[in-house]
Amino acid sequence: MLLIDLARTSTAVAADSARLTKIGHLAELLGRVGPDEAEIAIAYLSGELPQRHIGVGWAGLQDPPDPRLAATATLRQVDDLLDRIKAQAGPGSQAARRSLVTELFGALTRQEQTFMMRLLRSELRQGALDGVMIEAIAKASTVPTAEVRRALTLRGWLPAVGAAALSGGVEALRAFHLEVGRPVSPMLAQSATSVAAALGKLGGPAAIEWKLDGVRVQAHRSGDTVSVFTRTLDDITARVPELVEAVRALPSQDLVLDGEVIALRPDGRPEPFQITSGRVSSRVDVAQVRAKTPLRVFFFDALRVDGADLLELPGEARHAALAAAVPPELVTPRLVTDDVASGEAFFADVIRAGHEGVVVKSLQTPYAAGRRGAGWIKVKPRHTLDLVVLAAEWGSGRREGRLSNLHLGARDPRTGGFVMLGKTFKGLTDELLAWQTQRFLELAEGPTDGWVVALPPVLVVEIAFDGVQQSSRYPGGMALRFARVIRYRPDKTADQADTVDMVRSLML
DNA sequence: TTCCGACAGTGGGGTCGCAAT
DNA sequence: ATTGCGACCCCACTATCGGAA
Repeated sequence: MLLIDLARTSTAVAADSARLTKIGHLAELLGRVGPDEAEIAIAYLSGELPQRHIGVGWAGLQDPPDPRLAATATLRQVDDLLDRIKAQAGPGSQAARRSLVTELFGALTRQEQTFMMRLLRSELRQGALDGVMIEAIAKASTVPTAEVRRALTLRGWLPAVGAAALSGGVEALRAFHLEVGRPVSPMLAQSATSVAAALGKLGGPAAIEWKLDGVRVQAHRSGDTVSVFTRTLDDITARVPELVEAVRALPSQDLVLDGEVIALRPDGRPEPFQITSGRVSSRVDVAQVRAKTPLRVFFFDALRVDGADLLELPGEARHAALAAAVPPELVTPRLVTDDVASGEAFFADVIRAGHEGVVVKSLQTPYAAGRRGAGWIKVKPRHTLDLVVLAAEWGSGRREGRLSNLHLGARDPRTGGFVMLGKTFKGLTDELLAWQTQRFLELAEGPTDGWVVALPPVLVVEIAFDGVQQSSRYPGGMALRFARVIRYRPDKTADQADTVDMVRSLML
C-alpha cells in the first residue's frame, strides 16, 4: 500500500468531526491493507510509529526538501527508512539521521510530507487516535469492540492487536492472554475534589489508599526472572535493583504486581518527586545512585499470582491475593470504609505525612487496564494563588490565533516587580480564550516576537496548583507544579497579588 | 430529551543521557 | 565543560460525540 493512501485517509478523517464518519474512513482503509503492512497502517493512523521513537523530534524536522509530484512511496519503504533512522548511533549519528530524514521527505509528495511531519511530531490532529482506531479495527474485521479492547489490554500495542483481528478475527484476538514478562496497560484513575465526593461517586464502602508521589511500576516475576515496567510500558528493570530483589525474595514464583516506587527520607517522609524521578531515570552507575537514594516499593494491586489471572476479579479479591503474596511493609497503606468522616481523617493524615493524596477504589470493579475507569478516583489537596499575567503565547492547533499560554508572576515587595513562576494554558474555556486574546492585544505594549506577547502587569488571575518545586529555569528558583487557571480576578489589582514570599513558604 | 463516559487536543516542569560544540 | 535535543517521568483541563438513561 502507498503512503498517499494513508495521507488521504487521514485528511478525510480530519475533515469531519463525526466520530462514526472517522471510523468509516479508517475501516475502509483497513479493509484494503495487506497483512504485511497492516501494523504499519494501524500505527501511523493512530498517531504512533512501529519503532515507537526514532530519535527525531521537532528540531530534526526543519526545512524539508521540495516535495515530489508523483506518490510512489510504499508503507514498507517508509518503515524501512524509519528503521534505518532509529538505528543510527554514536558520533556522526545526528548528521546521518538528518540525511536520512531528508531522503525520506524527498521521496514524498506535499500531502505525504504534511502527514509524515505531523506523525513524527506526534501532532496528527485528525481527531482520531487509539480510541477511534479500536472501533475502526472492530468494524473492519467484524469483531466486537470489547474483544479488541480485551486483547489490547493484554498485549499493550494496538497495531499487533489490529493486525491479528484483521487476519484472524475473534479467534486470533482470543489467543492474547496475560503473559508474564510482557506488560499490561496500567489502570488509571479519575479525579475528585474530596474524599466525600469520591465515596459518593462509588457508593458504598471503598478502599482509600495512600497516593505516593513516585513512579508507577508493574513488576513481573517468572521463577528467578523479574522485569519491571513503567506506565508507558518501558522496561526499567536495570534501574530499580531494589525492586527486583524485593520481588525475587517473595515466596511466589509467578507474579504480576502493580505499585509505585518512591524515595523516602530516613524519617519515612517522601522525598520531592524530583528526587525519585532523577533516581529512576538514572541508567549509569545505578549502584552508586542506589546507595545515595534508595527506592522503596509499595504494591497496591495483583494481576496474577501463582498461575491465576486476576484481572477480571473484583478489586477486593485482587487485594486479598496481593496481601497473601506480599508482606505488609510492601503493601500500600489503605483504609476500607464507607464513612465519610473517617475517610476525610485518613486523607488528612496522609497529607500530614507528606504524601500526595489518596486513591479511592471500588471494591467491586475489575482491573480496567489502559482506561481511566470509574473504579479508581484520586483525591489531592489543591492550593490556589492570585498571580499576575506577565505575558502570553500564541496557541497552536485548535488554539491557533488565540493567546493561550500565560506567563505567571508573583509580586516581589522588595523590588516592586514580579517574579515569573511558570506558565499555564489549562482551565481556559473557548470563551475565556477569546476574551483574553482581545484584552491582551489591547494591553500589549511594544513589538512582539510573533510568539510571546509581553503585557503590563495589571491582570490578576486565580491559579490552582499542586505544589511548589525547585526550579533552575525561573529567577525565583521555584516553579508551580500543574498550574491551571481557575478564574480572572477583576476585583483585584496587581498590588494585591500574592507575593514570592508566600509562594516560597509553600516550598517545603 | 438530557445526561454523562470516553476521547482527543493543548500544552506544563523536571531529569537523564547522548551528540555536538 | 557546556549546550541542545529527544525521551520519559509526573500531569489538568475543556470540547465534543454519541450511547445511556
